[in-house]
Amino acid sequence: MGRPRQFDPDDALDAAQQAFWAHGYEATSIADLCDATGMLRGSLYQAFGDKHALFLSVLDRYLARGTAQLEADLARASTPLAQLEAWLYGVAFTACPSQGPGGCMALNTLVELGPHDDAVRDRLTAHFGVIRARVVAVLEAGQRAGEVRADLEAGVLAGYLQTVVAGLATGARAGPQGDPAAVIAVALDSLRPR
Amino acid sequence: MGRPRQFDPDDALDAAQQAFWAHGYEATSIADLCDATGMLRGSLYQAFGDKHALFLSVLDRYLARGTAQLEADLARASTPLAQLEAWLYGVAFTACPSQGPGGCMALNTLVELGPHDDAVRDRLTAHFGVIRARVVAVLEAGQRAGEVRADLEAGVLAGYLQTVVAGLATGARAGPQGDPAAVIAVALDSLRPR
DNA sequence: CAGGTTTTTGAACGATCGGAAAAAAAGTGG
DNA sequence: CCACTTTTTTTCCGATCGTTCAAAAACCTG
Repeated sequence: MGRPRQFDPDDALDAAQQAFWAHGYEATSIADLCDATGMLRGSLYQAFGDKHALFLSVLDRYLARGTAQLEADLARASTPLAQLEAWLYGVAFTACPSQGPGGCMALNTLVELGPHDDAVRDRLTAHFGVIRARVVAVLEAGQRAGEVRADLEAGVLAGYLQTVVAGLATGARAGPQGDPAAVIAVALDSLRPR
Repeated sequence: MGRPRQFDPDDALDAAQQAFWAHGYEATSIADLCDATGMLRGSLYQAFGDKHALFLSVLDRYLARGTAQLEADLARASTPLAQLEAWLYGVAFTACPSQGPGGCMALNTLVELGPHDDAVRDRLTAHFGVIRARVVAVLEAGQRAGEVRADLEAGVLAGYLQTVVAGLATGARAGPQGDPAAVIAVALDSLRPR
């Protein structure tokens, strides 16, 4: 009952995500969000609360999709090493577009708000912790299969891979330059037993 | 001639750098800069121009110090591989403090303003190009000495190392967690001949 | 059609934003 | 002591910020 909403909440969150992703939290004004979503200020506040709450909704959504994408990437390959390769290329594909702002919204947010926004930082640390645990599991499977070097703990290698991914996404903010595939190749090679 | 200035331009730029580094460009207001520098609005504008010009001054200063620090780190070691190790640890030391916001101001700026601020992006791409060229030279020396694997171009390895550094600095924005030294060890190990 | 409920709409709020301007202050050389 | 120059100090501006609110509109139920 009540007047039906004229907007699709899913589309609105997508539009808000695009704006936040491209310009960051501070540089995206309520007016920008209205333009992006096609909604008026009142509707935005009624539907999503204030700017910070809307941002958290967008961020949670982005992170959930990120973990789902990780699973999808891992499912595309069979052996552990191939799974890691699929993951790295999957991340690089979305973070390093041929045009547009690029980067990873989670890492952009970490850089901008991480040191000062507790709610954001908690969400991001939890998210990256989940990702790391999943990567650790794959690495350990690779170690048991002899595909991945076993002279280092899987946790260390996972942290290393996450660092490389973060570096790729950060670099993508300078625009398309350098070959992400070459970096990924070196990173994957460094996992091989020696 | 004229009334002598009551502030030290160097100290003022240092204070402004601290503010921009910790909170980013957008989230640092003129009032914040006045508080940080101890100057009044009028003096700030008279001395440094508007906010964007002041930011560029701070950024140029930061980048110049960064290249100087790179040279200092490289000078601390003799062999190419040890020089690269000194560089990586030097960067990690400043980007990953035990407390405080941390990160690298250049990379933070790249994430926040890179896609939309031409003046900033041009400066950053030029800076990272200089860094890369210097790292390439060290890598090539290492290859000639047999310390560094020669099956990959030095340019590829340099891009890889810069990616790792960027990842470390980005991760530092989540606060102290994980051991940067472990990641650096893996990265250095992947340079060894095979 | 009337009552209830939700969304839409649009105006308005105080606060803060970056920036400009003018007067006061503190030095210089004549 | 008097121009002259530069910095300091303070005030002010219009624009934009995020947020709130009340009325209008559009649906459902009875």
